[in-house]
Amino acid sequence: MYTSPVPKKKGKEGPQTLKNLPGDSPLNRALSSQDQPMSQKRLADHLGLSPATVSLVLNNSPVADAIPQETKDRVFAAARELNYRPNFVARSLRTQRSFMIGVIVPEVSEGYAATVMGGIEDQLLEEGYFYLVASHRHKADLIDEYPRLLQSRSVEGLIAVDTPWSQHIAIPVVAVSGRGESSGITNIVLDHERAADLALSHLYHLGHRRIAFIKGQEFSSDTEVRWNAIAKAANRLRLEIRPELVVQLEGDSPSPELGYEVTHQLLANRQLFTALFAFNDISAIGAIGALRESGHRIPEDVSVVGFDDIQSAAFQNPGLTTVRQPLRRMGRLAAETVLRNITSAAPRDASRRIMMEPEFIVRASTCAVASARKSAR
Amino acid sequence: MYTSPVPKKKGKEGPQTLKNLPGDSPLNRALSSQDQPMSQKRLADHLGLSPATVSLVLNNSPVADAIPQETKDRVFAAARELNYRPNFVARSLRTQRSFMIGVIVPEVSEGYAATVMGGIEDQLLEEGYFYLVASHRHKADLIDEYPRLLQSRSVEGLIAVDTPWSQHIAIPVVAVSGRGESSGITNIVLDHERAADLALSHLYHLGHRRIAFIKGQEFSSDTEVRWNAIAKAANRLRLEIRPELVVQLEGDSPSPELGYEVTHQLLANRQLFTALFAFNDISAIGAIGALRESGHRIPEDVSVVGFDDIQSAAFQNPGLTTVRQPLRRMGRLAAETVLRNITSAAPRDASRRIMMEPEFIVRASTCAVASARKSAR
DNA sequence: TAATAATACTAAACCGATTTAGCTAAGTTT
DNA sequence: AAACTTAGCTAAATCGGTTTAGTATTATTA
Repeated sequence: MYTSPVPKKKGKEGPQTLKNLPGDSPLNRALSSQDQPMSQKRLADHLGLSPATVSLVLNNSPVADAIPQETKDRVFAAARELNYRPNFVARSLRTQRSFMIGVIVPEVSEGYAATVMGGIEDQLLEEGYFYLVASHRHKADLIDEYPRLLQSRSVEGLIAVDTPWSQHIAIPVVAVSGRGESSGITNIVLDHERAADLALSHLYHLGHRRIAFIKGQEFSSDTEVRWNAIAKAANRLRLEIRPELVVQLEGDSPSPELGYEVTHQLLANRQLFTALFAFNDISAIGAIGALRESGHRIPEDVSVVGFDDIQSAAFQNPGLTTVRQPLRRMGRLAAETVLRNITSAAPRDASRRIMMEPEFIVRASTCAVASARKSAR
Repeated sequence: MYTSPVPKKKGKEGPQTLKNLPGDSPLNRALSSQDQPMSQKRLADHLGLSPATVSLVLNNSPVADAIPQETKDRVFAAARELNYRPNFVARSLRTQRSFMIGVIVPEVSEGYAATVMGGIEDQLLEEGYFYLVASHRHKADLIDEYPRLLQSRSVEGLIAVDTPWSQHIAIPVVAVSGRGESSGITNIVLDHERAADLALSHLYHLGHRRIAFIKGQEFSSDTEVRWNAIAKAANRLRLEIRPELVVQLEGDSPSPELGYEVTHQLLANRQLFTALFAFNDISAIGAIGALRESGHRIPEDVSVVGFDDIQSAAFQNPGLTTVRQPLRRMGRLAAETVLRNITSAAPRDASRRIMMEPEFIVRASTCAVASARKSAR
């Protein structure tokens, strides 16, 4: 209950404040009318002050410097006791700040987006921001519509994860693994060359020379950049990429089935290979299934490398060696960047590109090539 | 009666109409001041009408019945051409509707929560709502704080996923797999008895009689209810649960390691069993690893059943037979329920419990018991 | 003693919408 | 011709805060 530590030494009458009828104190009235949540005005009335004063005190405004500590304490105490929580909407309207950003992803329930969102959230909540999420499920009209819809919800910035982007928007935008170049947006991407280098060096040093590849689907934006990176890395290592050892995923299913099928194609070629570098973990898992079916042991006969390090990768039997994208860090950085763009009044910098270092996770799906092992004996 | 002011489907054309305008039309002047986004007031000025009229027309208010169609058309046309988007914050303040709900999860990046969120989002976006997400990472202070924090962000309802709940909150709350009974909140839970029944019947009909079990951790809220359901189902089937075939997970790691370890304990007992029902898919995956290491083939020597149907379950070799929680449907239903509670002025119904039917997914980690197969021959 | 400064606040505008009550002009009825 | 309708709008209050410009009182300084 409210025990006033403040002695009334004002000669002022303070009209409401003094009607201390038992059972009908202002506090009681204030508390009993629980139908309406406490507002600043009611709090001010209860204190015998103006809303302005209450606002200035509670916001620690420099204008409130002149207000004696005693009064400030009264305000804080009353706010706490009456459980006053400022109405965020009203405050947003006045200050033109919503402390919200919008996050656009293909699909929340996919591991990739969910992991990035984890990083985004880490950073945002630390900074007192919340975020709205919208999943476009690759539908062009939603990809087009959501940025505007979120903006009309007064988000102060946008983060687009793995989403094509074309339009120009008046608020800061940061893309994570963004597709296509757009003006004025910061793009956070994996260093694919480094990724390819890590994977191929690993295989090369294990003695693998005949390496098969599963390329990504034609429509996937990562396909080209990753493939170019692989070509470059292979060149650096003087590894030959044999066209007959390259297959390409087809179809838009998030299941290992796709990798399973193309690996069967690969095996039908009857070309020898000792290692396989898949486009992603999911296709690598499918490939392992197909290889096993054809009597190959993993990794003794064929080493397999995936990409992404999805949760399942660690849970495979054998554990999948793979390239990990630092998704959580990418999300965090995206949030950090968008917040910086929001708070700095500086003119939005031109489109930037931030490269992230991949990490190479060695598990049990790769080992030295048989001949190498032999020669080592 | 309140008709949603949310622009569900406002026919919108791009501002392509601009191209054929002379250089200094009022329209151009209005547009050129792009520094400030168009407001209702500026739109009204441009039309020579009052903001009131514009508002009434755009919201299709019955009060606007008296306004001639010609004027309405003018208003709509101008709104489109000037690309007017009502300020959502201002509208929210006035109407006391935010069209947002809050979602509290242990961790966004976990598959469980992410899948539920997918369902929630499906439903919410259909109804013109957005949602704010907060992950508490099992920290008690955050679990306590986020509901209030979200409420002060003016969400109209809350959905708590897999989160303990104690407090009473003035807005509708729906829990998905909620822990603990709380007053006035609707809890959407899996029918564990049905789940246990599905799994055990499956094994029973494959001829398994000696079945091992991995129980959940002591602290996990699902452990008890699921174990009771298993006991009940076993009883119904006249299956004996042998204490020496029961082990319990320990530790709070989301990795298969836990299942791996307890399975080794189990094997150390040197007790025969032909099937294993794990607490969840992750421990099942670990169990498979341990069983394989000890020379057991899956499923020929030991059939393994998991729980949850996480993505990895399908990607295992062999694919994991498991009980699927209809997480997406549960999320959708949670959203549906919370929206119903928001819009119906009816007094909040007392705490309810909605049971969801699990689905049993038969993959390749289970098969008929060896003796059964023999006798069938 | 008058002018100045400091203290302790408050009035009122403002953010951008919604919504009620009402006003004016034209047309209809009595 | 007066009274009443109706059509077509608008003024102004309101939502709940923030913030600027000021006011009243007392204390200090010139």
